[in-house]
Amino acid sequence: MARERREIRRIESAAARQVTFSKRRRGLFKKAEELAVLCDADVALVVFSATGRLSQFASSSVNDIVDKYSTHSKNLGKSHQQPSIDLNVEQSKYSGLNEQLAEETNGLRQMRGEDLEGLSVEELHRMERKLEAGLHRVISTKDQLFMQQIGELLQKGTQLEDENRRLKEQMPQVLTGGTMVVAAAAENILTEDGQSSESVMTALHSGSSLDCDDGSDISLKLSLP
Amino acid sequence: MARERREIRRIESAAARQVTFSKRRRGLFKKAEELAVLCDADVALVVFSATGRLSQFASSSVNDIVDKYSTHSKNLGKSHQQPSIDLNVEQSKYSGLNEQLAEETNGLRQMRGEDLEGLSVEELHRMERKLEAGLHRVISTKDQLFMQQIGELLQKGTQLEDENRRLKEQMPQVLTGGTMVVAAAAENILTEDGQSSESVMTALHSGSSLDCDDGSDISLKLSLP
DNA sequence: AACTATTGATAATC
DNA sequence: TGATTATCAATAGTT
Repeated sequence: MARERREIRRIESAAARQVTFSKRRRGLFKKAEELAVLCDADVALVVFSATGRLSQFASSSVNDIVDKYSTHSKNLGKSHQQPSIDLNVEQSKYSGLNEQLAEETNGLRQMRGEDLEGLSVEELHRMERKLEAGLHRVISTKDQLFMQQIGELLQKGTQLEDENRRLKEQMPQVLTGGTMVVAAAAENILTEDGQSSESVMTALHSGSSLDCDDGSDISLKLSLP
Repeated sequence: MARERREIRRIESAAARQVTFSKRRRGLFKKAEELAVLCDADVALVVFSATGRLSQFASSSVNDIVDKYSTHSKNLGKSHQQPSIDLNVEQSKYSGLNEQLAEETNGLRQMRGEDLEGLSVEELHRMERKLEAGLHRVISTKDQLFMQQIGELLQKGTQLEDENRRLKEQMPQVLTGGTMVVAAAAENILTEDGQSSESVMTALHSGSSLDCDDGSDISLKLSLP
């Protein structure tokens, strides 16, 4: 959009790439915020530069988002308008993955929209197993989307919390007040200078694996605080 | 940017808001992809509409991103140019949190850039605990960024997995071969039509809370594969 | 970084 | 919802 049209392909010159990156990133963040304000939407935007630097924008606090959708979730129990385990994901047309993913997830479609109320724990476990199998097919696709993966991790965490609580209830003698704690801290340190290039993803994944991409035998469960 | 300039404030008319949302979202995703391609950057964009619908874009697969930054992480041990636990976060100027966060994290600065090589596991644990304390200060700020929170959830999930395994080891009589499996699958089903309005966040949070927003007494630990 | 000629995005309208 | 078009905004190239 300027003196001359620029082809949308990787800019070879590192200097020019950096300049364009700065300009366009600014514009992208501005538009992200405008969309959030104008349309009352929640927008989250994360950009890793080629050098590993991270920029991010979120239109509202995480707490607000969590509260909003937690409330929304509660209402689902009463009205059956939405299946409990359905997920409405609209792919950007730019991802170019619609066809591929539609094919991958074809076998999972039949499970959508089923009424899960009244199912026994065993039945749910069985269904979970089936869904997990489908999940692994989906997430093994090379071009799985970033945020989609993040969402899955969040779910796994929720399920693990639940299982842990159940396990604790089943053996109160072993774990009376056991606290488990995490090294979650370092990644949230913010720097203004931006000289270091350690990335969020690096920190988040160092030392452990959630087996997000293949047939891991991780098990999960759901528990409430 | 058209017939008339529009003020950047919430559009009152729901119809007009929806129209603008569609148009601007398209443009935002396009620009996100252009930035990714032109500048070789990883871009992740998530938009929740006011009605709870989700749109998302990611320039590369999660696996690619994880691989990229895992590799990057390994290199840190050899060259000391970047501190292992530093995180370079550049706030969008729209977040307006730079000052606040700079203040919040001031006490954490001293930990940056320290050479972590040769530290014992116990020392690392202690350091993690300190960093965790700092983390909780930072994440308690109202406008904590979305992706940052997602990262924390990922860590928590890892730790919960650890706890889960430990619990199972401690009570083999209760859970002999019990596989617990996760219901994490459903969320990765993609729909092309976009008619259902169940949102990702709803599904992700239904039935539990991960205590993302405050001084929860969740504890963490570090384990290496 | 600042400056413009352009292109590209989009608000109003149909 | 999609198409059109008059404008405004973003930005490519230049300084």
